Amino acid sequence: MPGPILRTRNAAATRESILAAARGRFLADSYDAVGLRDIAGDAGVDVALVGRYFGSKEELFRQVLRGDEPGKLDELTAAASLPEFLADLAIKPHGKDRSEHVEKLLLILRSASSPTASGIVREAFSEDVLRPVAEFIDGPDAGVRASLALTVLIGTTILDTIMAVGPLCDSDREPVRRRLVRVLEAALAPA
Amino acid sequence: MPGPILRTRNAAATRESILAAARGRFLADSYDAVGLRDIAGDAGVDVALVGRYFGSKEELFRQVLRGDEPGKLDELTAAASLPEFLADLAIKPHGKDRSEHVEKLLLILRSASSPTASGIVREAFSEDVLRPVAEFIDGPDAGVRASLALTVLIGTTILDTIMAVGPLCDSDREPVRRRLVRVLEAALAPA
DNA sequence: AGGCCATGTCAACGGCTGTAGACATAAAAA
DNA sequence: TTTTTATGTCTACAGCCGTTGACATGGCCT
Repeated sequence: MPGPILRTRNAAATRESILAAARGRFLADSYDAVGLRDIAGDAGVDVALVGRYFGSKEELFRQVLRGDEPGKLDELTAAASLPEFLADLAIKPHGKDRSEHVEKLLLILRSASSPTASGIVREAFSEDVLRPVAEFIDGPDAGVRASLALTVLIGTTILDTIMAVGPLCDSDREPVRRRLVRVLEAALAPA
Repeated sequence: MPGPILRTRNAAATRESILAAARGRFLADSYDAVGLRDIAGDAGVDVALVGRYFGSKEELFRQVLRGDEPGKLDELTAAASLPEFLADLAIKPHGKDRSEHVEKLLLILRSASSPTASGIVREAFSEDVLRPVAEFIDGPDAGVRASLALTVLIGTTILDTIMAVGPLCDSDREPVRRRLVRVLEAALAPA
């Protein structure tokens, strides 16, 4: 982030800089659409460096995904119910103050159908998104109920962040939020 | 198929053949990940032909999307309610007998975050997916309610066709279907 | 039969990609 | 200081991409 002058030789810092630049790019475009030279350019380094610090583009992407470790659900749902919490996540992301949870999901969804990244993405979703929710609700059919709830989160993310379509983003938030809560309750209901 | 037989010279047939091959590829991979040479290979044609019949890769993709015109909603929901109809769409697609509606959605979602295809995809979704549903339910907040319902469809498609993850695909269909109907009712409820 | 246009094939271009090796230089060690 | 090591830069390689133009030939029309 410092000026164009005098990159001091600091391995950890430039590694971090590359990682941050990569995160930014992968948040905005699919794995295939992001070039190593774009990332290197954003980080203000030569392409070869990203090759040296991370072995390959694939490994870099893996590190970006691994780096995102948002807070646990337990603390976050202390104030509200799970449906309310998820509804907020689904409604908020259009602004620039995206939750880290949503950013991780966005990272996953952007590159979901990229031959190289699909494996990495699948594991990240299964491990870091689906499982926490399933373990949190923890009943019979927990997997199905969690998947269904996440279905809504996935859909809203795609609709108003990736496709930028539909009236979800530009209508009054509050009524949409209330409806979302009811939808999520239906998805998560224990029976 | 009898070996070195030459392709009989039939413009319409080869054009169709290219279109079909392209559809197959775009159903399986993202816009960026599909090469014109792959398509040409599947169609048994030289690459230059796809360049001649359709002007560009972008135009070819547009034609593939335009070609998919599934049946209208009115006839399809004659037997069942809209939530039940959508629930069936969301549950079925794992098998190979995908509905044309689901295939169109899959086509859209696969290439949703591809810089070149995103525009085409956005329009196709807005026009051919969202609008029919919104017009069908046709009340106040029709756009929001339709978007929310489609959110579920998008999510299930991504979960068990693109990411092949989650227990949505490999658990008993019927209970999932019942729950899906309730979720969709909550999304579409007029109040 | 002969001619002609539509159809199909081949070859190649410029541009971009990820990756690797050789070189330069700042910073630390001796 | 001199030497060594870590860090950054430059160059280049294959390989694939979409696209284009020149060439061959089948099939229809006169």
